[in-house]
Amino acid sequence: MGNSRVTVREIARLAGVSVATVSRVSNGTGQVSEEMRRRVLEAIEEHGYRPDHLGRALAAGRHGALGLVFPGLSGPYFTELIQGFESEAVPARASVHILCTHLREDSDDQVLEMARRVDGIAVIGGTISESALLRLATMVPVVVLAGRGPDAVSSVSVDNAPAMTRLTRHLLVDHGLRHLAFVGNPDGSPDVSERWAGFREAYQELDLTPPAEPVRVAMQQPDGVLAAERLLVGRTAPQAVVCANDEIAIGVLVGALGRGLRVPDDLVITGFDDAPMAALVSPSLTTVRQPIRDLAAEAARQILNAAADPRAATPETIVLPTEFVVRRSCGCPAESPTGGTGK
Amino acid sequence: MGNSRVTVREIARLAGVSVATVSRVSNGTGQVSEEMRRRVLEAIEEHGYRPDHLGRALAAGRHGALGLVFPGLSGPYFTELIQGFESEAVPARASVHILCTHLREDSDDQVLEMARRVDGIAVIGGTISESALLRLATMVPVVVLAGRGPDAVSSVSVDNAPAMTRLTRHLLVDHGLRHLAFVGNPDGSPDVSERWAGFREAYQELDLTPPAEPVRVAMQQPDGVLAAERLLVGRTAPQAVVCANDEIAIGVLVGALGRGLRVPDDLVITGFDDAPMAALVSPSLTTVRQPIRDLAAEAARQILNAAADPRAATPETIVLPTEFVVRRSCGCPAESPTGGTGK
DNA sequence: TTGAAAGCGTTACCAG
DNA sequence: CTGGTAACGCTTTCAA
Repeated sequence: MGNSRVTVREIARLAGVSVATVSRVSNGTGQVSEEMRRRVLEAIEEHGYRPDHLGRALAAGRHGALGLVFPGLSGPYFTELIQGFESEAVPARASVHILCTHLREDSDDQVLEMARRVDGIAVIGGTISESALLRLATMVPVVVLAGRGPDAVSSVSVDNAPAMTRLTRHLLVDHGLRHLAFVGNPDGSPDVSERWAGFREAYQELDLTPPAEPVRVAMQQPDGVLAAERLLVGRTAPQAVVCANDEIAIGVLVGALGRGLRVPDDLVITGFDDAPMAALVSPSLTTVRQPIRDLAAEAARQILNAAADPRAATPETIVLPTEFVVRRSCGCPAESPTGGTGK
Repeated sequence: MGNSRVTVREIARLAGVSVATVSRVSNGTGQVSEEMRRRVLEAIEEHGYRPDHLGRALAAGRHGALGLVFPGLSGPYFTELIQGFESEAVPARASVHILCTHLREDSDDQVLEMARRVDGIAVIGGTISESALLRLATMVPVVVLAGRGPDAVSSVSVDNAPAMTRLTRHLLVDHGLRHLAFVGNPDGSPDVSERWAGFREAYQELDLTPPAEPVRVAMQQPDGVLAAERLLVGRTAPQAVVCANDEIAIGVLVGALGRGLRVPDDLVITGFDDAPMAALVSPSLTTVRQPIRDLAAEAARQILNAAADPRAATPETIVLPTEFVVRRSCGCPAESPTGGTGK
């Protein structure tokens, strides 16, 4: 029950040495004679001593932990993000604290509170207010993940807009479609905002008029089903539904199939992310692959660097490339070799 | 960048009072004259002082944090679990640390390491070894979530076996099916193990011989698609597929539909959890609703209690009830009023 | 190579 | 009601 009560002092007494020596042995720092080291290790072993994290952190002035702030975690995207983040944090001996703001009223406060428990924080774009972000940056190294913050704050994101323009152009030009709908809430996150912009851009390049409004829903499968309900009633149904991510796309697919529509014959559907299910649904999903793990790993690296040497903190803005993945749901006959996202 | 450097001492000096008074004001403990309080609050406000978490935790001997250990997080089940856990932890002013072991080799060590940073830990059943669990219990209050540990360790779970027996009986008796397949890995988690046992129990109650082996896959949608591939080839396809959770079931559904099968006419499919998508797919999924949030909330409550008063620690074993939800995928004509899980 | 002692930032006890 | 001071567990100078 109670926390293990063995302290340095205790071990020092038992081994007949000073606390300084115990500290040196347990950390492997400094020079200790073989004889002393043996005695200390023996005592440590016997009593199962493990240095208390609080004392250590207090003395070192560091927490040995990194924070990761989500709006809420669900779906394969966040799973990947966490794994990528951990892939850098764990080797650096930093534990990862996850905070889900869940759109709570006090999310700004919660993040500020977290800032006092960690050495640096990655915030998913659109999760907290810009002012909170700036205050945060005065307390610990911060990087915006999948979005962009103020200039003073580092960020890591992908080339959402051009990728979505590329995909939309494929529908408009290669498939000759005209009536497309965009599903996703641009106000919900920078990612979606940029994808919506990229979607419109494709129309404008062709001197066509893009839809005035997106279908605003959240980013999970049920939201896609909801969007399908809204879109597929009456004679106003679009020819294609361009979704802000794969989860929504799968939801739309389920909704369309449930209404007896044939995809892609009656309705074209596209996604974004290239989640594991994208290749497994029928028809397989045309989408954009983004390097989610790399994104998070890069963010973790930046934070660790900044935390190690706060004075050398140079705000960086990194944009990672994506890859257009053509499959069946857009109407293409079969999976074709993938190409870059460039024009 | 660097952590904010305002300390109690600083504020005390600026306000012309002692550190004790500053502490009293910032914590609202003890009696402080209006005059002093004003002066202190002014200084705190002006310099943006926020008591350092480490110092506070060290002095209090508590971390103000709870740990949650997952095998890996993905899918709506874990999302709900986290929210339920937070719903109790946050009001108690405890932050939540999440650890995903990802089947790593050193997961036992990682959990032990976490034990030194939190006041209590909830471990999802089947995540770490029993011996690690026992060692853990000597360090902090521990509760097993969705599973059962040694008698000395508290646990919270649901009535998996009877619920699955009820569902299977429905297929066997009400629908007269005989050739059922179970999809899920009983070795992967206590939940699945119990569901597999409950599945077999239904056969035995009717003096029928249950399948000898389940289709062993993980718990996500792609795994369901994989299971469908294995099951739906050749003439050996079962009449019904009983899945360990809804995610698998949706995967199987996608796989079956993709092969041109009609559900439930050609193949019956059932799930477990009653995830949001269960009611939205076509056909809607017959499943078992489990109180995931309550489960996690109860675990958090137990840990908080035990942490508050370690001596009063009484290991509890709580089993929450579930609810059988009949929808379309089992072959029933329409959604019927739900009933309890009892016999 | 070793030990004594000074912090790290906070809270809480005990006199005044 | 207020201030001094001793913890809390650890690391790290600074002397010896």
